Amino acid sequence: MAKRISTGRPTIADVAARAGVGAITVSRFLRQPEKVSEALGASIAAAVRELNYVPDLNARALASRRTDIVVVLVPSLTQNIFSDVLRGIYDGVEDSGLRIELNNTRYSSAIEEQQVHAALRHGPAAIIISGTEQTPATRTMLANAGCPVIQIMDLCDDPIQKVIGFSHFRAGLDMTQHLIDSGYRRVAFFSGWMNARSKQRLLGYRTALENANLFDPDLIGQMGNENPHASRGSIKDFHQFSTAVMGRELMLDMLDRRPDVEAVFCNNDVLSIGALFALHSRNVPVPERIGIAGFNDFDYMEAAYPALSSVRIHRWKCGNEAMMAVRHQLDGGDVGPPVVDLGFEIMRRASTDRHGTLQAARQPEAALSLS
Amino acid sequence: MAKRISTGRPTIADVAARAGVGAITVSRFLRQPEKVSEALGASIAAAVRELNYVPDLNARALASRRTDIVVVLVPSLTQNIFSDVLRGIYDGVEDSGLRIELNNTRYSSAIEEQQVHAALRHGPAAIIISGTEQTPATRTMLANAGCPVIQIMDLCDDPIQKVIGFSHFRAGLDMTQHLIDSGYRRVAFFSGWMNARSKQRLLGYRTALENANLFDPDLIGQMGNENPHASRGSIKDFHQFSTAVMGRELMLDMLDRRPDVEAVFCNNDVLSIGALFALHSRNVPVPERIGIAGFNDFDYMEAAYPALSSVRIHRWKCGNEAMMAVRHQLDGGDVGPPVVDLGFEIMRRASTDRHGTLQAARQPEAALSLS
DNA sequence: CTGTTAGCGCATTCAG
DNA sequence: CTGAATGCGCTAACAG
Repeated sequence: MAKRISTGRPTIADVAARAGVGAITVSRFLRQPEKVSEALGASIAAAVRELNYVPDLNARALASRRTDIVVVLVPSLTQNIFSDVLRGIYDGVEDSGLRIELNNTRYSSAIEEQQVHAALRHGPAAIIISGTEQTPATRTMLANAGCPVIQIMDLCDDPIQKVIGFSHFRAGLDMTQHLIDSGYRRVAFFSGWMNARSKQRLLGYRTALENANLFDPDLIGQMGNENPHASRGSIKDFHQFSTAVMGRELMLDMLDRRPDVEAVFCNNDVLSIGALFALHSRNVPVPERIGIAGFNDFDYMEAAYPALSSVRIHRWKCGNEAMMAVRHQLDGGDVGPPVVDLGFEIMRRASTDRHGTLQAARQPEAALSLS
Repeated sequence: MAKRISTGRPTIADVAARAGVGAITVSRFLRQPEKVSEALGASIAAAVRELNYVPDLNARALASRRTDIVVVLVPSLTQNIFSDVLRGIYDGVEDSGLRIELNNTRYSSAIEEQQVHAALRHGPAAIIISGTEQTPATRTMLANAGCPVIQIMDLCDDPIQKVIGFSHFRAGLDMTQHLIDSGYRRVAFFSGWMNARSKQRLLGYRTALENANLFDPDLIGQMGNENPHASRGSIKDFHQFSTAVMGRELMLDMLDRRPDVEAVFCNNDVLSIGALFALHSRNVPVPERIGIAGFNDFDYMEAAYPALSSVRIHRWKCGNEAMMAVRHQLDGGDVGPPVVDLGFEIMRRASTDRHGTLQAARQPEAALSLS
């Protein structure tokens, strides 16, 4: 006869026996205390405490066909990119009893599809997925997941359930327009490898310049054709250029090739830092001779000299709102608006202030706080 | 009579029936194919394919009392800090069937304890935890977890099972010694809020200077007393100083207060970037007048102008080795050496090259690759 | 509001 | 190498 080794830990039956009630009442009390009378609730609570009872999550998952795991899929774990989004998610998950299973899709739809498939095997409580470019198969799986699904960090017209993000096209367009408005004519665009959202920003850049009759494809500088996130291993182990070095090299290259360049819109902040250092090394005045703008608005942009303009996007808020939407739905709330546009802000700083419109380099607000 | 709604998905019994074998044989074949004869294996594989069978992870977890979840605990999700470690872990987990539950301890032992307790409820496959400063209760839980437990990013004499990392004390000591060796006498130390490992680095700094009879407590600059990771919400929402701004302000302050300062060892790279920009804004020559060094060696350090010296630590490798150790043990391997010292490297660059010993600012290796 | 009954789908145990 | 029986610990479903 097959007798098994039990955990040793008390089970719900032990608690029920001790409290003199049925097991299901204990189960109910633990999940929805309001559905149990106060008297029984009290004795159950006492029994739980005395036995130091902790429910087994796997048994619960098997019986209920649901876990308390929120599956999160992000395209990259590289420095900076999604860490603020994750902070927003984690700040939102606390005291909810939910756990987070984090997946790295490496900007690959195929890997993403496989991870969604795998994740569905344990009945996740919810899914938060970056971008809106899922494969049809992934979309189908997500649509049938039977749990809240939130897409983040982009916008689209037909979200699976709900999308929370902003328009990369508009962001690229608005920053480029800011550069034009600041008096720069020959505006370059620097990028490393481009993902779907980067391409939207490039399109915005191009559109703004075309509208002003200033577009010049020769001013687009790019390094890296392959998805660097696909390769495993320390970046330094792969003899790749780092992003900052790319920014420097792209800038030095552009200075040699197109000395008439007037401004550079970098697809991310790190590129812009590299570009700034390149200009320092050549003693090129910023912003008078060349203006620089980045994308993301990490905190060091403001501390740079001169302070660097950038597009501030609401990374933390995006992650946090996604988590809040998940919790709202898990608590029985409705999905709410299917498309939530968080917008963005063009942060105008000294690096694009060609005509000295702004205050002196060291602004008081920067010295006091980052409000 | 209580009939329940089944998943609809095929179960192991369906596969067994179709293949004409017992359910347990299917189960065995799926986990340890070598224990099943080729003939049966083939027909099981066929049945699995035909039915599109996917094992239910929750049922497996309940029956086996183990999941395939590796619990990872890191103190921070802030930009840069632990993202490379996470990349190492994720690069190591692929094709293993393991999933990762990521927890953010916010540099709080209390939160960490609670998270370990919660994580243990589902029988994790393994646990990777940052640091060696767990509470006694946490240590006890981990010691009894019944799964591999790896501590990372620090060293100690009595790991719970195994620790993989490096000595923060030695790293602080060696970089400070490099500054002394480079001819700097009045060496300052800049930091934001300090965690346990930062304090070890400070101790190394102090020890090196004391050994050279150069220690001056007045040269220690610090901003921020409270753990910034404890506060939820976007940093900018909290009107805190950003790290880069801190570096700038600490530097400007030090220039005013101690104009005789000769070098600054920053507790992290972002501080050093802020400090560098502050010196640029005051036209202070680096490295001739003041030398700067950081800690971590992120890629932008090399792209800075002048290139910034730093302590390169093996973040990716640390995460990756931890994951590899987990897999090795899960495959039946032994724990191996309880203490694995990954070391670190002092990256000497232009920012601390007081006497022009190194090459010109733009080094060929930097322009070609990051080897 | 509470209890009884009957599984959830798999892996353990022991015997062949 | 294979299989039958027996839970793992909890909760859905229905009835009281």
